[in-house]
Amino acid sequence: MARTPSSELEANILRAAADLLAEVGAGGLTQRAVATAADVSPQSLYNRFASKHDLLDAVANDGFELLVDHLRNEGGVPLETIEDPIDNIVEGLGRYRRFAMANPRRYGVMFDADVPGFRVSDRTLDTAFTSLSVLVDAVASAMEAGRLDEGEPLQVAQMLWAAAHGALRFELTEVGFVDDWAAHYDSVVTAMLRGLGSG
Amino acid sequence: MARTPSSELEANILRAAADLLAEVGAGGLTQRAVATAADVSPQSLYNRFASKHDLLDAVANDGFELLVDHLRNEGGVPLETIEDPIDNIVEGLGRYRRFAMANPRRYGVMFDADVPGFRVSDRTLDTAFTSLSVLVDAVASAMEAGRLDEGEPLQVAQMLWAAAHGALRFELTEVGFVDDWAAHYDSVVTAMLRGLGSG
DNA sequence: CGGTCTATGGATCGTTGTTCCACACACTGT
DNA sequence: ACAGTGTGTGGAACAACGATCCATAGACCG
Repeated sequence: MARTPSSELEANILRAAADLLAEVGAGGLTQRAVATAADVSPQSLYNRFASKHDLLDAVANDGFELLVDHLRNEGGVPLETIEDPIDNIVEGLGRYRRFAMANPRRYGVMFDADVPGFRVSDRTLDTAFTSLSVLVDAVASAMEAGRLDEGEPLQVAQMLWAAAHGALRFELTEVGFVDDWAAHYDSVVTAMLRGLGSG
Repeated sequence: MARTPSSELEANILRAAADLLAEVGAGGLTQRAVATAADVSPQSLYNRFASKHDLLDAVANDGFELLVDHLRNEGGVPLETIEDPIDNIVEGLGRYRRFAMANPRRYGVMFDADVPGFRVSDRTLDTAFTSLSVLVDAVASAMEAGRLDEGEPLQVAQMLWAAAHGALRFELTEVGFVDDWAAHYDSVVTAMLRGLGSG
């Protein structure tokens, strides 16, 4: 058929891969299906991405960029708008959950090894760090305001990140014995913050 | 070659699958490799397990049974031996982490969707619940002793479970920005317990 | 010991990730 | 506008995978 302009090739592939991932999950995402959905030859995938893992990594990297944007500006409301430092952290973690629920399969590729042998590249890990840094800043502000116990903001943010991620994972895989997952998530966040010296 | 006695078939397959899983991970675990390692014909796998997912589910189920035993009796020390209710919870969660670190790939199959489309069966979820119930009991005891805020023990135990699991996941996949993972894990556990009313 | 059950081994199918190739179109500089 | 180079296309092909089918022969039970 008509040949796809080189300039659009990569973007088309990435968009198709992300769409397919959202539809059928990492399991149903095949190179042939991506190529068909992107209206591109299977070979073109390998001209742009060394392997399926490499493509998934690009999708994950895009996902972290989306996540950063979502954290900073969900619904057009900048996170800085929230004055109270603790509320700021709570809102940030709330945005984190809403992103996961809105993009469950993408989230799975970003954070879980949904595909055997797949692990995110160092470059993507850098992008992931950017998303964590939003939380690190909020934690640092809360510490400066005396609303959290003193500590290393990065370590404390990572603790909150871990707790939130654990709760989300169980919710996404429906493993666990919880009725109201949203309330459960809030409870975990609140308990962590109390344990870290808030209130 | 010599035919495997029927009575040993299933156990041989499960043992081989668990061994292979520990060695090469879920990605390298193929039906043919399991059959070879178990010294069994590929077809026999399908006589006993409907599919690869079914086999993985059995391995996961065995894993939860091992986990329950480990939680209750690590190193021959019954968990009840620890008198202080909070210490009891801390020790229980410590055992949880040591199990994960000793059996990282098995842990991955049990808790993470390491294989696309794989999810643990309801039967295995029941076994998982048994492992959680160890923590539920410890939480209930702590509440009765007035060492934790009042609440629904199952919900509170699930919160601790989620936080611990989140920390472990980042440690196992080496995603995160932490030097001392053991200390990080302890910090998460301690913060959660403080937030839940201990100390 | 005889009859049934079932493990074996081997072929086979469809799908997957990946590679190879000749061809044709798009892009570049002149 | 035009030739030359770069690169996307289409299709075949490979090895490995999960899964199924089959005849045979060995294990199991009364």
